Amino acid sequence: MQSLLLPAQESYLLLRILNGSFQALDSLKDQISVYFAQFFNSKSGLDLIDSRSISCDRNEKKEISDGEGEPRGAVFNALDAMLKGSLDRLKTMRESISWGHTGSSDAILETKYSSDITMIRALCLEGKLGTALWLWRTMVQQFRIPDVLTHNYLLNGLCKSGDLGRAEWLVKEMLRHGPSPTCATYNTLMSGYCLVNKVDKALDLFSTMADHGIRPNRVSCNILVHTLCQKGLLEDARMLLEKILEEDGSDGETSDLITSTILTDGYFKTGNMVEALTCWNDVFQRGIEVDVVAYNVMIHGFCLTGDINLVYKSLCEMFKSGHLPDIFTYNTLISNLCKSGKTNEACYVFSVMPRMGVPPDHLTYKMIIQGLCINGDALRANHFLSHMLEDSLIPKPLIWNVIIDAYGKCGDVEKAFSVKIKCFGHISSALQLHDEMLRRGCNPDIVTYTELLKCYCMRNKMEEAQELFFKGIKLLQPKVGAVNMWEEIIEVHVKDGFTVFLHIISWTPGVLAAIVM
DNA sequence: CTAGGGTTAG
Repeated sequence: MQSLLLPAQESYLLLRILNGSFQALDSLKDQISVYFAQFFNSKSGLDLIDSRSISCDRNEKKEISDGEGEPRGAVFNALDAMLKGSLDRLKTMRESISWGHTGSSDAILETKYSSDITMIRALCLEGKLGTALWLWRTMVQQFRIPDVLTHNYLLNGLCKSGDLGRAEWLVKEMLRHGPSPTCATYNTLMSGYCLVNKVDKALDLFSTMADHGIRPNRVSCNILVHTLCQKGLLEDARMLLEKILEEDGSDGETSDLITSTILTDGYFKTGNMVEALTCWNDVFQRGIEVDVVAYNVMIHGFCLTGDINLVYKSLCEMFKSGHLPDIFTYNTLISNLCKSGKTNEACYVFSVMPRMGVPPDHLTYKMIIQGLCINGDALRANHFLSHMLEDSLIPKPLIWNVIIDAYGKCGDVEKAFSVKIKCFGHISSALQLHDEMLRRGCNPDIVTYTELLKCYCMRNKMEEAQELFFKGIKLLQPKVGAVNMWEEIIEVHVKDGFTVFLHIISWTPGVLAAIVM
């Protein structure tokens, strides 16, 4: 409880600041400087600058070191740190006071500890690493060291966000001050390396783990095998696996469904169906129980090889073994049906999903709408769009673009005058879609405008095209992509393209820059 | 969901 008490002078200053009793900014500055000098000279027990403290923001850290040559900067940096520290302590104090009457202080500290580590873990899962690290630092400064699990959550968050620099730093911190890294810690860092394509570093870590007294496990192995498979290095993956298993000795743990799934998937994706099936049969021969993911890999594999009968056969086997299809299964199936032009079957499968307790997701809609549009069925695609909106799923620009494009393409196929009139109607539908996008807070992107321009250009409606072009430029805040729109006009209508070019020349420098790029 | 496998692709 001692650390909760505020030194008298500090609290006095703090109170005065909070009460706003300083009359002028200058006097504030002076008092701060004086206080700051006293603070440093007296070397009071405040743990403002802890050796373990890290900066959540790198610039912040840089400022502090830059400030050495500039006393005023240093003063304010230190003041920031001081105020923050004081506020933190006040918060802690207030919390403990409000709980003080209900239980013993040990119980309070324990509750606080577990609520803090729960908070860190939740923040990491939400990807709020800055806040998570801040809370971590706060705890460390109060000598309340989070457990390994929490450290691993932090590490995982850093790795998933691609911040390998801080991930490495965190592991070093753990080695220096504890808690000691576990196998999961090293595995997390390994998969982080793989994520940013530093496979050599991952391999390096794999072979040096033992130096820290941690033996790589099955997960470590799978991480590497998976990465090698992703790169198409199937043979290397297989060799590595064999080598590891050899060194490991036969502790009966040679069969791992996940390893087999990774390899099967890898073989299917590189077009080696024979090896894929060998892998799969191997699993069955060993009597390993197969799970939904493994079935999905098989179903996807047969989709790739075009064996629709084997796809359905696998589905039947899946049902027979008591596994129900999940969202991946349905999406794989729908994707395949759409690609082979069987949109009716795809729509049927779609209708089955909610009844089987698996509601369609963004991907399902995307594939079915795209499939219908490729088939020229803009009307039905639009129907699914409404369905999607009813499901409270906000379509990404791509979906809108695909439908706009489908409307535009109608004119390409049918040339009769009467149909042309109908297509003009579709142009207005396209514009309606565009307006609906804006209304729903979905920003049209460069492709949206390019598609709309195509609609106009195909029908020689160059004035509208130009108008839309400028509208798009304005809304998009010119990017490199603007060149696409520009090219679209030129390509379709060379002569008028020159007129547009003249218009652009007289446009703002920002637009010009975009065009020149 | 402390770490490892599966669905798309303007």
